[in-house]
Amino acid sequence: VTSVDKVCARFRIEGRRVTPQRRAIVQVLLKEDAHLTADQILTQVRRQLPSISPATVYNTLHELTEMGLVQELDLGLGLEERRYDVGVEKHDHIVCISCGRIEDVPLRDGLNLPVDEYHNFKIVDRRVTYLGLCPDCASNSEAQ
Amino acid sequence: VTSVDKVCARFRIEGRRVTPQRRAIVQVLLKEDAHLTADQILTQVRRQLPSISPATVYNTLHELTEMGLVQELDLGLGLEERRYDVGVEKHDHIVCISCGRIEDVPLRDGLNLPVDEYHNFKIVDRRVTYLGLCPDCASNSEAQ
DNA sequence: ATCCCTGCAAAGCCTTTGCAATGCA
DNA sequence: TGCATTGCAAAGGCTTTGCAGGGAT
Repeated sequence: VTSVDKVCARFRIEGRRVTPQRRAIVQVLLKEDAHLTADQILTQVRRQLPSISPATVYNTLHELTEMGLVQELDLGLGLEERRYDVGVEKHDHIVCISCGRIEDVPLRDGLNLPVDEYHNFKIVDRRVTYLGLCPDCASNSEAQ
Repeated sequence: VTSVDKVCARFRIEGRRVTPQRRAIVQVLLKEDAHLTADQILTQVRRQLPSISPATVYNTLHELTEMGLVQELDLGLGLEERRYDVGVEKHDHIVCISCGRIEDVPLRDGLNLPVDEYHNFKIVDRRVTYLGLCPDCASNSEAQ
Protein backbone atom coordinates (compact mmCIF):
# COMPACT_ATOMS: atom_id res chain seq x y z
CA VAL A 1 0.00 0.00 0.00
CA THR A 2 1.92 2.96 -1.19
CA SER A 3 -0.41 5.47 -2.78
CA VAL A 4 -3.14 7.73 -1.54
CA ASP A 5 -5.63 6.01 -3.81
CA LYS A 6 -4.77 2.57 -2.53
CA VAL A 7 -5.21 3.69 1.03
CA CYS A 8 -8.53 5.29 0.13
CA ALA A 9 -9.60 2.03 -1.42
CA ARG A 10 -8.86 0.35 1.89
CA PHE A 11 -11.00 2.93 3.61
CA ARG A 12 -13.92 2.01 1.39
CA ILE A 13 -13.34 -1.70 1.81
CA GLU A 14 -13.59 -1.23 5.54
CA GLY A 15 -16.86 0.58 5.14
CA ARG A 16 -15.35 3.94 5.93
CA ARG A 17 -15.81 7.06 3.87
CA VAL A 18 -13.20 8.92 1.93
CA THR A 19 -13.07 12.58 2.82
CA PRO A 20 -10.75 15.40 1.77
CA GLN A 21 -9.38 15.43 5.29
CA ARG A 22 -8.44 11.78 5.16
CA ARG A 23 -6.88 12.08 1.72
CA ALA A 24 -4.79 15.01 2.91
CA ILE A 25 -3.59 13.20 6.01
CA VAL A 26 -2.65 10.10 4.05
CA GLN A 27 -0.90 12.24 1.49
CA VAL A 28 1.25 13.89 4.14
CA LEU A 29 2.10 10.55 5.70
CA LEU A 30 3.16 9.07 2.40
CA LYS A 31 5.00 12.11 1.11
CA GLU A 32 6.97 12.86 4.22
CA ASP A 33 7.81 9.22 4.81
CA ALA A 34 9.17 10.62 8.06
CA HIS A 35 8.32 9.92 11.64
CA LEU A 36 5.99 12.78 12.30
CA THR A 37 4.23 13.69 15.49
CA ALA A 38 0.49 14.25 15.38
CA ASP A 39 1.13 17.95 15.66
CA GLN A 40 3.54 17.98 12.74
CA ILE A 41 1.00 16.12 10.69
CA LEU A 42 -1.66 18.64 11.67
CA THR A 43 0.56 21.53 10.61
CA GLN A 44 1.39 19.96 7.26
CA VAL A 45 -2.21 19.11 6.51
CA ARG A 46 -3.31 22.64 7.34
CA ARG A 47 -1.41 23.90 4.33
CA GLN A 48 -4.12 22.27 2.27
CA LEU A 49 -6.99 22.35 4.74
CA PRO A 50 -6.44 25.25 7.10
CA SER A 51 -9.49 24.53 9.19
CA ILE A 52 -8.97 20.86 9.85
CA SER A 53 -9.23 20.07 13.53
CA PRO A 54 -6.83 18.09 15.71
CA ALA A 55 -9.64 15.69 16.51
CA THR A 56 -9.91 14.68 12.88
CA VAL A 57 -6.19 14.08 12.61
CA TYR A 58 -6.21 11.92 15.69
CA ASN A 59 -9.27 10.04 14.51
CA THR A 60 -7.72 9.28 11.16
CA LEU A 61 -4.38 8.26 12.64
CA HIS A 62 -6.12 5.83 14.93
CA GLU A 63 -8.11 4.40 12.08
CA LEU A 64 -4.99 3.96 10.00
CA THR A 65 -3.36 2.29 12.96
CA GLU A 66 -6.29 -0.07 13.34
CA MET A 67 -6.10 -0.90 9.66
CA GLY A 68 -2.43 -1.71 10.11
CA LEU A 69 -1.27 0.91 7.66
CA VAL A 70 0.41 3.10 10.22
CA GLN A 71 2.41 2.30 13.30
CA GLU A 72 2.42 4.38 16.44
CA LEU A 73 5.93 4.85 17.70
CA ASP A 74 7.02 5.53 21.23
CA LEU A 75 10.74 5.49 20.92
CA GLY A 76 11.23 4.88 24.58
CA LEU A 77 13.36 7.89 25.27
CA GLY A 78 10.94 9.70 27.49
CA LEU A 79 11.81 12.86 25.61
CA GLU A 80 10.10 11.64 22.50
CA GLU A 81 6.49 12.17 21.73
CA ARG A 82 4.33 9.70 19.97
CA ARG A 83 5.11 9.53 16.29
CA TYR A 84 3.40 7.97 13.32
CA ASP A 85 5.20 5.87 10.80
CA VAL A 86 3.85 4.50 7.57
CA GLY A 87 4.81 0.93 8.20
CA VAL A 88 5.21 -0.58 4.78
CA GLU A 89 7.87 -3.05 5.75
CA LYS A 90 8.76 -4.32 9.15
CA HIS A 91 11.74 -2.38 10.39
CA ASP A 92 13.51 -1.04 13.43
CA HIS A 93 14.49 2.52 14.22
CA ILE A 94 17.60 4.41 15.11
CA VAL A 95 17.43 7.71 16.93
CA CYS A 96 20.08 10.33 17.33
CA ILE A 97 20.29 11.09 21.04
CA SER A 98 21.64 14.52 20.24
CA CYS A 99 19.36 15.97 17.56
CA GLY A 100 16.45 13.54 17.64
CA ARG A 101 16.76 12.53 14.01
CA ILE A 102 15.05 9.23 13.32
CA GLU A 103 15.81 6.74 10.58
CA ASP A 104 14.53 3.36 9.62
CA VAL A 105 16.72 0.33 10.02
CA PRO A 106 16.02 -2.78 8.00
CA LEU A 107 15.86 -6.02 9.94
CA ARG A 108 19.17 -7.82 10.14
CA ASP A 109 20.12 -11.43 10.36
CA GLY A 110 20.84 -12.50 13.88
CA LEU A 111 18.24 -10.11 15.19
CA ASN A 112 15.21 -12.01 14.05
CA LEU A 113 12.43 -12.92 16.35
CA PRO A 114 13.59 -15.65 18.65
CA VAL A 115 11.58 -18.81 18.17
CA ASP A 116 11.89 -19.94 21.74
CA GLU A 117 10.02 -18.40 24.60
CA TYR A 118 11.04 -16.19 27.46
CA HIS A 119 9.31 -16.79 30.74
CA ASN A 120 6.85 -18.97 28.85
CA PHE A 121 5.52 -15.97 26.96
CA LYS A 122 4.37 -16.59 23.42
CA ILE A 123 6.30 -13.93 21.57
CA VAL A 124 4.37 -12.25 18.82
CA ASP A 125 6.46 -9.26 17.89
CA ARG A 126 9.31 -7.13 19.01
CA ARG A 127 10.26 -3.45 18.94
CA VAL A 128 13.85 -2.38 18.66
CA THR A 129 15.22 1.11 18.93
CA TYR A 130 18.89 1.88 18.55
CA LEU A 131 20.23 4.97 20.23
CA GLY A 132 23.25 6.70 18.85
CA LEU A 133 24.76 9.76 17.28
CA CYS A 134 23.97 10.67 13.71
CA PRO A 135 26.91 11.55 11.42
CA ASP A 136 26.42 15.27 11.92
CA CYS A 137 26.22 15.16 15.68
CA ALA A 138 29.09 12.69 15.87
CA SER A 139 31.41 15.01 13.98
CA ASN A 140 30.28 17.98 16.02
CA SER A 141 31.06 16.26 19.27
CA GLU A 142 34.51 15.29 17.97
CA ALA A 143 35.15 18.87 17.00
CA GLN A 144 34.53 20.13 20.49
CA VAL B 1 23.41 -0.09 43.84
CA THR B 2 20.79 -2.16 45.58
CA SER B 3 19.92 -0.65 48.94
CA VAL B 4 18.17 2.49 50.07
CA ASP B 5 21.27 3.55 51.95
CA LYS B 6 23.50 3.15 48.93
CA VAL B 7 21.18 5.26 46.83
CA CYS B 8 21.08 7.89 49.56
CA ALA B 9 24.85 7.93 49.61
CA ARG B 10 24.73 8.68 45.90
CA PHE B 11 22.36 11.53 46.61
CA ARG B 12 24.86 13.04 49.00
CA ILE B 13 27.77 12.50 46.66
CA GLU B 14 25.89 14.44 44.03
CA GLY B 15 25.35 17.29 46.44
CA ARG B 16 21.68 16.49 46.90
CA ARG B 17 19.94 16.15 50.22
CA VAL B 18 18.42 13.03 51.68
CA THR B 19 14.82 13.52 52.71
CA PRO B 20 12.18 11.16 54.04
CA GLN B 21 10.35 11.57 50.75
CA ARG B 22 13.33 10.48 48.72
CA ARG B 23 14.06 7.54 50.99
CA ALA B 24 10.45 6.39 50.71
CA ILE B 25 10.43 6.63 46.93
CA VAL B 26 13.68 4.72 46.62
CA GLN B 27 12.40 2.11 49.01
CA VAL B 28 9.29 1.53 46.92
CA LEU B 29 11.32 1.30 43.74
CA LEU B 30 13.68 -1.26 45.23
CA LYS B 31 11.07 -3.29 47.03
CA GLU B 32 8.60 -3.56 44.22
CA ASP B 33 11.27 -4.25 41.66
CA ALA B 34 8.38 -3.89 39.25
CA HIS B 35 7.75 -1.53 36.40
CA LEU B 36 5.62 1.01 38.15
CA THR B 37 4.01 4.10 36.74
CA ALA B 38 4.56 7.40 38.50
CA ASP B 39 1.06 7.17 39.84
CA GLN B 40 1.56 3.69 41.25
CA ILE B 41 4.72 4.89 42.94
CA LEU B 42 2.83 7.83 44.38
CA THR B 43 0.16 5.55 45.78
CA GLN B 44 2.68 3.19 47.36
CA VAL B 45 4.69 6.00 48.89
CA ARG B 46 1.59 7.56 50.38
CA ARG B 47 1.21 4.56 52.64
CA GLN B 48 4.21 5.91 54.49
CA LEU B 49 3.90 9.59 53.67
CA PRO B 50 0.25 10.35 53.02
CA SER B 51 0.82 13.97 52.17
CA ILE B 52 3.62 13.60 49.63
CA SER B 53 2.86 15.49 46.46
CA PRO B 54 3.05 14.26 42.87
CA ALA B 55 5.57 16.96 42.12
CA THR B 56 8.01 15.49 44.61
CA VAL B 57 7.64 12.03 43.13
CA TYR B 58 8.27 13.34 39.64
CA ASN B 59 11.23 15.40 40.82
CA THR B 60 12.84 12.44 42.51
CA LEU B 61 12.23 10.09 39.61
CA HIS B 62 13.87 12.55 37.26
CA GLU B 63 16.82 12.94 39.57
CA LEU B 64 17.23 9.19 39.82
CA THR B 65 17.02 8.99 36.05
CA GLU B 66 19.71 11.65 35.70
CA MET B 67 21.90 9.73 38.12
CA GLY B 68 21.43 6.65 36.01
CA LEU B 69 19.85 4.62 38.79
CA VAL B 70 16.44 4.44 37.19
CA GLN B 71 15.32 4.01 33.63
CA GLU B 72 12.22 5.58 32.16
CA LEU B 73 10.33 3.07 30.05
CA ASP B 74 8.01 3.78 27.21
CA LEU B 75 7.16 0.34 26.03
CA GLY B 76 6.08 1.55 22.66
CA LEU B 77 2.60 0.21 22.73
CA GLY B 78 0.79 3.49 22.79
CA LEU B 79 -1.45 2.07 25.45
CA GLU B 80 1.31 2.03 27.99
CA GLU B 81 2.16 4.88 30.23
CA ARG B 82 5.64 5.82 31.24
CA ARG B 83 7.07 3.42 33.75
CA TYR B 84 10.09 3.48 35.99
CA ASP B 85 12.50 0.62 36.28
CA VAL B 86 15.38 0.26 38.71
CA GLY B 87 17.99 -0.58 36.12
CA VAL B 88 20.48 -2.69 38.00
CA GLU B 89 21.51 -4.78 35.08
CA LYS B 90 21.08 -4.06 31.43
CA HIS B 91 18.05 -5.97 30.23
CA ASP B 92 15.20 -6.01 27.77
CA HIS B 93 11.51 -6.25 28.46
CA ILE B 94 8.65 -8.46 27.47
CA VAL B 95 5.08 -7.26 27.66
CA CYS B 96 1.89 -9.23 27.54
CA ILE B 97 -0.31 -7.63 24.91
CA SER B 98 -3.37 -8.99 26.65
CA CYS B 99 -2.98 -8.13 30.32
CA GLY B 100 -0.07 -5.69 30.25
CA ARG B 101 2.17 -7.72 32.51
CA ILE B 102 5.81 -6.76 32.15
CA GLU B 103 8.86 -8.85 32.84
CA ASP B 104 12.57 -8.38 32.49
CA VAL B 105 14.46 -10.33 29.89
CA PRO B 106 18.19 -10.87 30.29
CA LEU B 107 20.32 -10.04 27.29
CA ARG B 108 20.93 -12.99 25.01
CA ASP B 109 23.78 -13.96 22.77
CA GLY B 110 23.14 -13.03 19.21
CA LEU B 111 21.22 -10.00 20.28
CA ASN B 112 24.14 -7.94 21.51
CA LEU B 113 24.77 -4.44 20.34
CA PRO B 114 25.94 -4.56 16.78
CA VAL B 115 29.47 -3.29 16.47
CA ASP B 116 28.96 -1.94 12.98
CA GLU B 117 27.07 1.18 12.19
CA TYR B 118 23.72 1.83 10.56
CA HIS B 119 23.47 4.86 8.37
CA ASN B 120 26.82 5.97 9.79
CA PHE B 121 25.27 6.43 13.20
CA LYS B 122 27.50 5.70 16.16
CA ILE B 123 25.35 3.32 18.12
CA VAL B 124 25.46 3.81 21.84
CA ASP B 125 22.61 1.73 23.16
CA ARG B 126 19.52 -0.12 22.15
CA ARG B 127 16.09 -0.73 23.56
CA VAL B 128 14.24 -3.93 22.90
CA THR B 129 10.69 -4.79 23.81
CA TYR B 130 9.15 -8.15 23.05
CA LEU B 131 5.42 -8.34 22.67
CA GLY B 132 3.60 -11.53 23.42
CA LEU B 133 1.14 -13.41 25.50
CA CYS B 134 1.97 -14.34 29.06
CA PRO B 135 1.27 -17.95 30.13
CA ASP B 136 -2.05 -17.05 31.74
CA CYS B 137 -3.38 -15.12 28.77
CA ALA B 138 -2.08 -17.71 26.34
CA SER B 139 -4.01 -20.49 28.04
CA ASN B 140 -7.10 -18.33 28.31
CA SER B 141 -7.10 -17.60 24.61
CA GLU B 142 -6.70 -21.30 23.82
CA ALA B 143 -9.62 -22.10 26.04
CA GLN B 144 -11.93 -19.86 24.12
C1' DA C 1 21.98 29.96 59.15
C1' DT C 2 21.92 28.51 54.43
C1' DC C 3 19.37 27.33 50.58
C1' DC C 4 17.67 22.90 48.94
C1' DC C 5 13.47 20.60 48.96
C1' DT C 6 8.53 20.12 49.75
C1' DG C 7 3.55 20.81 49.08
C1' DC C 8 0.06 23.26 47.10
C1' DA C 9 -2.28 25.13 43.41
C1' DA C 10 -2.33 26.63 38.94
C1' DA C 11 -0.91 26.17 34.40
C1' DG C 12 0.53 23.35 30.26
C1' DC C 13 0.43 19.86 26.80
C1' DC C 14 -1.39 16.49 24.33
C1' DT C 15 -5.40 13.86 23.44
C1' DT C 16 -10.22 12.61 23.84
C1' DT C 17 -15.14 13.43 24.03
C1' DG C 18 -19.89 15.39 23.00
C1' DC C 19 -22.70 17.43 19.98
C1' DA C 20 -24.71 19.91 16.23
C1' DA C 21 -23.76 20.72 11.43
C1' DT C 22 -21.87 18.94 7.22
C1' DG C 23 -21.26 16.06 3.33
C1' DC C 24 -20.15 11.35 1.41
C1' DA C 25 -22.40 7.29 -0.47
C1' DT D 1 -31.68 10.64 2.21
C1' DG D 2 -29.11 8.35 6.02
C1' DC D 3 -25.48 8.08 8.69
C1' DA D 4 -20.51 8.46 9.01
C1' DT D 5 -17.48 12.29 9.65
C1' DT D 6 -16.20 16.94 10.72
C1' DG D 7 -15.14 21.12 13.65
C1' DC D 8 -15.59 23.29 17.68
C1' DA D 9 -15.16 23.71 22.40
C1' DA D 10 -14.84 21.71 26.64
C1' DA D 11 -13.09 18.19 29.42
C1' DG D 12 -9.45 14.89 30.80
C1' DG D 13 -5.13 12.85 32.29
C1' DC D 14 -0.58 13.34 33.22
C1' DT D 15 3.28 16.30 34.11
C1' DT D 16 5.51 20.67 35.03
C1' DT D 17 6.01 25.19 37.12
C1' DG D 18 6.08 29.01 40.69
C1' DC D 19 6.25 30.22 45.07
C1' DA D 20 6.35 30.52 50.05
C1' DG D 21 7.27 27.73 54.05
C1' DG D 22 9.96 24.06 56.12
C1' DG D 23 13.85 21.04 56.80
C1' DA D 24 18.62 18.93 55.87
C1' DT D 25 23.32 19.97 56.36
